Amino acid sequence: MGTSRNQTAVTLAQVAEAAGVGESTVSRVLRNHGSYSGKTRDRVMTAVERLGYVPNRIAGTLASTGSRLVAFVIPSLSNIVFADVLRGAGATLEEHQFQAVFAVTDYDPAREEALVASMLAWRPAAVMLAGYEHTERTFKMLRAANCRVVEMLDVDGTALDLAVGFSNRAAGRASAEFLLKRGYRRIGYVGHDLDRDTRAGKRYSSFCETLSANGVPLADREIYREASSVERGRLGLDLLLARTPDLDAVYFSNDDMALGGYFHCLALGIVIPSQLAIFGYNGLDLGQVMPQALSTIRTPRVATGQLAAKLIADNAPSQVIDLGFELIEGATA
Amino acid sequence: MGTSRNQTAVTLAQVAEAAGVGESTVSRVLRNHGSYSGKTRDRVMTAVERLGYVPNRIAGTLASTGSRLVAFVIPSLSNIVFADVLRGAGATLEEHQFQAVFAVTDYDPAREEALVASMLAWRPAAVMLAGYEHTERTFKMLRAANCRVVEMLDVDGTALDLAVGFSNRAAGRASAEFLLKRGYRRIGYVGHDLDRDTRAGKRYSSFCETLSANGVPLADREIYREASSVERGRLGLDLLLARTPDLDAVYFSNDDMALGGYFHCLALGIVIPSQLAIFGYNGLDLGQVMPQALSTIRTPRVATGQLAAKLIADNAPSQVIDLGFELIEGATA
DNA sequence: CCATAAAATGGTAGCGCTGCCAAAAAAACT
DNA sequence: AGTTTTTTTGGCAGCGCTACCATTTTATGG
Repeated sequence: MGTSRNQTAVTLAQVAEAAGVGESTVSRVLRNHGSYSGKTRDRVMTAVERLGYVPNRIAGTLASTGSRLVAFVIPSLSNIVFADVLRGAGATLEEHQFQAVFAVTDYDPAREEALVASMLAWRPAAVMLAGYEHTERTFKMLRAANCRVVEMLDVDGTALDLAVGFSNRAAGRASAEFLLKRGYRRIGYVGHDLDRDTRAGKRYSSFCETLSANGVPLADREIYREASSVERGRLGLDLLLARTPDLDAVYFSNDDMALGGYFHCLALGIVIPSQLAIFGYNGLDLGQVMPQALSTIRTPRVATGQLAAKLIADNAPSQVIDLGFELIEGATA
Repeated sequence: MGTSRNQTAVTLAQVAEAAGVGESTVSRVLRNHGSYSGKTRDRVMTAVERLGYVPNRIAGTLASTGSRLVAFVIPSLSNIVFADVLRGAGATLEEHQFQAVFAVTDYDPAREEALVASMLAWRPAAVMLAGYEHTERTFKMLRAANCRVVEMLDVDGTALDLAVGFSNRAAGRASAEFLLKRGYRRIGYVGHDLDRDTRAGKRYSSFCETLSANGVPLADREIYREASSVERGRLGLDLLLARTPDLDAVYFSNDDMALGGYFHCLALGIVIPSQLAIFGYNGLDLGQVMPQALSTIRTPRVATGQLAAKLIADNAPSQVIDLGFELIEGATA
């Protein structure tokens, strides 16, 4: 044992005693709730300072009705998307004295289910999830729980309570329409695990449908059953081109994958976009710093987090908010 | 209000009543602690299932002595470094039934202080921080608190309790020695806010000292007072080269910045490494997928998180663990 | 079959705080 | 000075659970 553990922490009762006032008075002063005189406040604060009192929020939450915890159950932390959402939510939650708790599902619905159960044990004020796809038991728990639910980053489906995001289907369609408009006709796809990342799956199917509807079916595709990464993007494009060399454009499941594809082209001297066009998804800053700005779709990730937090703070009524997205006509497609 | 809120949740007492056993029996069964018969367990579990009981961990934590919360107070979520650390810690903590809570400081010591105070109110089992540099009051609170403290990602200094990481000074030195060994003599630096990111500051000063000690002082530098980013790296190199065109190598504060520099060279046709060498820090996967693998230092970020969590789970005695790092002799320097 | 050990169970006092209510003190009117 | 109103204050019952102890039940042994 390194430092001084196992000492019993200072309690509110001790502060009350030291200040010569009642417990409820200390509680009122500390929460600035109810009325108390100036001299009482001073005495309490002096005692707090002197004893180094730190209120015990565990006890506070148990005693009062509502908790100030917000539970995030997100697919991944490596994916900058969720980091952005958390960042957006962070500031707003803090302002309203909420505390964020989180857990990572690795895109696994079963793990999500287990983690939601575990989170609900903390009686959070809200549970924030990614997307609409959850297990039956997850839905059941969430409905039974006495808390708000925000499903983020998607609006294609039926929300449980609140939802903030944008349409992945519309994004897939917009991407396809853009490539068609630019005249590409031999279009391929390089993606990652679609079963687990259902939002990427929605983009993909909508992308394909749009192509087909325009008489230009998807020429080929290369899909990894793993998480997305720059490396996977590069390998994926390599395999795809080996099989179907005459492609004139490739749609990637996201910007990371697209960057990998871009690197592959650079390494092999494939000229972009004349020999091969590249299109991504997310609109990361990184893509816009490339020698040729990446053509992609910019999604309001930080705004999603901010709004989600705001809705919880304001105890807004159930609703679905579509924040939209922006297509960036970069230089790679 | 969308869903069914404000219903009172099922309590342990209700489960006990429904199962026809005492409260303590239910508690024992649920925690698999103490002894109980098979038929009792079945009756309890049936009641739990039927009522949809979810244990209230707030109450549980208050009643028992030690909490199972681990508080992470980290500088940033956008920086993949911390995401990696959290990812590493996540699995281990979960195994041991710990729950992670986190807050982001944006590299601001004052915010760190406020957040540590706020975190301590949850009476966590441990507080995980980045580095050794904290405000006086932060140190004081941490010492007074009845919890473990892990300072991560640095070992150059005096630890409060536990520390897991690697030496940023040694990394700076190794980078300088590598560039010198390769024969570079006109070496520049492109970095970000060194006052706030003290670990980057340590690398920088150690890098400079090593150069000087070898009679090759730093030729020039370009330092932004903001967070690191690919874009800043690109702009930084642009400015640096405009001022000092004869540089033959540039040391970047991290891989993101270096990637920006790489993009800048690609865009301007600067040949790497013959015209200009580039060296980064972190060893992100991304850097190794570039057409030319980035020369950099790979840091054990995930391992840092894992070990930090393990030490907490095992209630290990105070100690400092240096996980070391690996210099990647890529193709850019 | 009784003594003794072991296993299973229930009762209940808190954990530290908040919310409610009643009481006391101060202020504002007659 | 005597009321009435308003502001401050303290007491105390929980919040839902766990830890401890006492008690009952079951198993073991001679």
